[in-house]
Amino acid sequence: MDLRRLVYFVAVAEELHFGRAASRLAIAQPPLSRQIAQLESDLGVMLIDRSRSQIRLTQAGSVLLERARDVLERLDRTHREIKRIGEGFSGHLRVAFVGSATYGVLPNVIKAFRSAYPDVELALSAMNNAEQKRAVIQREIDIAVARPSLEDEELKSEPLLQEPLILALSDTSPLLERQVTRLAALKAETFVLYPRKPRPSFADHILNICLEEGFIPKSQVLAQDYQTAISLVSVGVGIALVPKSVSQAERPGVAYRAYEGHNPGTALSLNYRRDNRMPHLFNFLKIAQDVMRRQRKQ
Amino acid sequence: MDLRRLVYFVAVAEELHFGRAASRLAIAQPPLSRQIAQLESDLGVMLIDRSRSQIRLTQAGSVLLERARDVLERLDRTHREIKRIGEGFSGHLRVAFVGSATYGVLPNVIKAFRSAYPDVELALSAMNNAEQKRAVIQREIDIAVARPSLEDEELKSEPLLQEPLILALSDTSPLLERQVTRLAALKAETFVLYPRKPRPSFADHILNICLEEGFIPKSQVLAQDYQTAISLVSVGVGIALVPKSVSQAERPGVAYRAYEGHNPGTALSLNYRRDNRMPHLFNFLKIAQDVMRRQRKQ
DNA sequence: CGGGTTCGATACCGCGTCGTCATCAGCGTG
DNA sequence: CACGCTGATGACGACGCGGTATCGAACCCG
Repeated sequence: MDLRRLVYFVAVAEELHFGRAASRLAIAQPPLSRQIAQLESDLGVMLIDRSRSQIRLTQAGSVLLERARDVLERLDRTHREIKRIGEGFSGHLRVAFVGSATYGVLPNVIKAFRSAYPDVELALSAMNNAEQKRAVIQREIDIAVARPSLEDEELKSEPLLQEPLILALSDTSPLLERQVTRLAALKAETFVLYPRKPRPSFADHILNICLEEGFIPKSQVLAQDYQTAISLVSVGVGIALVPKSVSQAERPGVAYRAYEGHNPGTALSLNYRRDNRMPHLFNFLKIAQDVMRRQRKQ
Repeated sequence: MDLRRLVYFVAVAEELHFGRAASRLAIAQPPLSRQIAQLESDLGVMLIDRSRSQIRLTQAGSVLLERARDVLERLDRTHREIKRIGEGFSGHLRVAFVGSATYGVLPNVIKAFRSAYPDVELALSAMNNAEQKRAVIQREIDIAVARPSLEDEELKSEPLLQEPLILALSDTSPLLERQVTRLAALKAETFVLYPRKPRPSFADHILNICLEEGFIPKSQVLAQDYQTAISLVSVGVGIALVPKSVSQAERPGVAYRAYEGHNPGTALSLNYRRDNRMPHLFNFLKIAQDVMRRQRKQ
């Protein structure tokens, strides 16, 4: 049962006239007659009663008309549906992000994407770098928002945001009285650091900064993530270096201060498989760039 | 969107392997690759991710797979449905019949048709000859069970049953005491006759019989149909000639007797448009013949 | 009742598309 | 590094579709 024949049949069934149907289909009448005859012999059923000058549908023909219309309409809808997915206006996109991206630009990017592509279902999940890397390689997620970035042959990485580090201190700390704090002056404080694995870790990053400033923190405490670090700071365990955007989340007992000294900052990046060609991904990257450009202008 | 391509796509999507899909479709691999590529360019959407040795469906491809399966299955079901209608195993058939066919063979024919073609919806309606003729010509019904038959250039008629006439008498009639009644002996009785139009009417038929027997009934009463005639007989208005099958419906106050004399009987016929080619009609005619043959044997 | 008109069917032809075989190109693997 | 596997590409023959011309039947109308 060829689709063309179904379309032809619907035209004939609706016009009840081969000539008019043919001109509606923009073909000549003879091929139309033949296609209908062919359809009938394929099905082994008469569809059209030609016994009179005014042709008429048989019972089988009436039923086929209904069914054919339904099928053709479904195919048409499917065509449009598929096209929208192919253009990235529909479908779904799976994004993972590190916890420290929750504040700052990511929410803006998400919001912008949502309003530009409201029919795309965004699946968001928080993961640390290691989980992200595994998931994006396994194609469980499409985009990983990582800090600073995921390095792998299979992956591509694009910078999203470069931000400075700032000091997080207990709000009862005497250090707050100074206007500016030189990092090296804090060598005696307890530093809250982060997991050492996988290398190179953010812990290494912080320690390198201290080394650049000529000291190694004497006293160190480990926290799983920035939130935990901030908690430790709030109860007076020590001080921490965190990305500036983390300070956007106000926390009782914690104060933030810029510091003087080596500040390579920390980067947030968008990571995805090189071979991932889905349009949603490119749309997301484009939106992210737009948001960043706009934010930088302000 | 060609149907063949949809079938091909489903095969590839299910096998996730062009070679296997091609052999499943019993074609070579190159045309399959080309057809899929063609489908993709028709839709303007990538359906298959060929970036790895193990191919994979894109989001658009996954959705298309679902939709295509659905459409193909619908078409398959439609194919079978249409075929069944074309063979007369499904669909509907509209039959009209004269009231006097309610007893006798028609119920048996209907029953036999119902059991042979249980999925055919039978629309039954009682009509007199004039209504039947109009309805069958207007294609409002497919078969008219008429007495004796409908005559028209557009129609064809097949005998269903030839049955003798019998006398209907009041059960208090003194005529009952004789074994056999000669029709001419009843010339003084009141005869219940039937509408005179349209010509030739059943009234004419009865009067012809009387003429053959050499008399014209002196006293005549008109009844719309056999049931009314029997009612009139039951209340002692007169006597009536009715088809033998009508006597199957026992009626208090009425007795039936065979009579001696001219008895051309009366025919029941199946009537339908010459140009009506629907299989249900032929099936019905065949069943009717079978039932009649069987009944005659008994 | 016969000629003209209308409408679907048939005959034949040219072209596009499909399927085949042969071959290429990329990637993974021993 | 060579080989094998897999999908893409090229060239070619065959079939099917649509086009024009024409037929045949039914209907209309004077």
